[in-house]
Amino acid sequence: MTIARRSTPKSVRTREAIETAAKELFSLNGFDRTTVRDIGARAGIDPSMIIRYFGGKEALFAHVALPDLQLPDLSQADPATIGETMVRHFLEQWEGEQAGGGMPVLLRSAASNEEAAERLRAMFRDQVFPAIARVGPSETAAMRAGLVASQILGLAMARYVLLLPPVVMMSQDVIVRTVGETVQRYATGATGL
Amino acid sequence: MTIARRSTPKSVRTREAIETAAKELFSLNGFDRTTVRDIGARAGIDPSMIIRYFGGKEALFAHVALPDLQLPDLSQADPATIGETMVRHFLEQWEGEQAGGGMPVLLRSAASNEEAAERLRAMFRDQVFPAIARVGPSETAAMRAGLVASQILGLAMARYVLLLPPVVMMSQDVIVRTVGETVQRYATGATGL
DNA sequence: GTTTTTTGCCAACGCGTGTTGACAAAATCA
DNA sequence: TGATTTTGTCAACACGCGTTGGCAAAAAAC
Repeated sequence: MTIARRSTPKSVRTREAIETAAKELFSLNGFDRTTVRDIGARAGIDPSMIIRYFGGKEALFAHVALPDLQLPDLSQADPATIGETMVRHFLEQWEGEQAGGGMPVLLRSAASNEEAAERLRAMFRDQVFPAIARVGPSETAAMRAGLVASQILGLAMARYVLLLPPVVMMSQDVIVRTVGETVQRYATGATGL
Repeated sequence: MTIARRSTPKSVRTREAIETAAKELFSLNGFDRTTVRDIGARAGIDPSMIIRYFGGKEALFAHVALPDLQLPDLSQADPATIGETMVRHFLEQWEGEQAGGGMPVLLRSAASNEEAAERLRAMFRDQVFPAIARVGPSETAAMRAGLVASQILGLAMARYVLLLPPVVMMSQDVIVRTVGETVQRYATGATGL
């Protein structure tokens, strides 16, 4: 009675079920508050399978929560609109179905999981900083990138983790315009050094 | 041989030792990763005392991590400089010895402890929002306050939780100037709606 | 049709957790 | 001094956690 789908052996389907359940729960509750038993229950399989398939809880987390939040092509963005471009790309990345909410996972876990925190730092170091460095004096690049990071980070915290009502309700367009303007000022050093 | 300090019975001194140790550990590791055994060890007493004195781990957390992060007098701040004033007050509050780092505690725990998250929301609702509402049109007050909150929140996350190097190294003065300018623009609605 | 491999469940382990109650030492009171 | 309350320790509990090994059923291979 098992409807055998060709080219999808049972194993990969349960692998995917585990990955999906893990992503949902990690992003909802963070690393600590998510148990292997919860993931197994949601995926409809025994918790022991998780260890067999992924090696352990930490390994599963590293596998589902740390895919690259890749900003597309910031290295070629127009310096005059890099603020809005950056914010738009982040929002699309965070709220697109593809990523499955990888950012809330990281944010929720960064407080208790050093690997998540390091991944966040790396994200800004490898993606935000280079883009910022291109559009202003190199002496202040680190500071400008830090300011940009603080604003982007705060936007994500307010909108996805803390769920501050006004920030949750703002449309993507409005956010791109308002926060983008701030990022633009930070990026170009338009603010007082 | 016990040097009996008048007017400080032994009980209040160990109460304070527990509170101090709890604040330090909660702010360092967040709620989940901090155990009552750790707190007891650092305070130099048996973990069971913590339950006896405070009722339990949750109650102790509520007692040490939720004192009001009170902004002094924002209701009478000069609208022309409310941005810098606000950022300066937050920084002083967060980094002053008095508060003992109450903000990192909240931030680290907000991801896993709903009470901490609610306390953060209340903080912005009761302190930031009213101050923002006074310096601009009431129709956009919620949105402006939300934007201010996102920037303030991100600053705290970057500086205290994620420890992003450039943000950690910035002096209070520079932060007050740069971030203050952003908050000023958000607060007064100088940005595009 | 028989063997072998895959896929899964079950029971249990070792450990760390918050919490409790019984009891000893110290301080306080009479 | 003797009685009583305070302050603290100790051992143990019940529970939930990640993880393990053994075994049944299904699938695949021969």
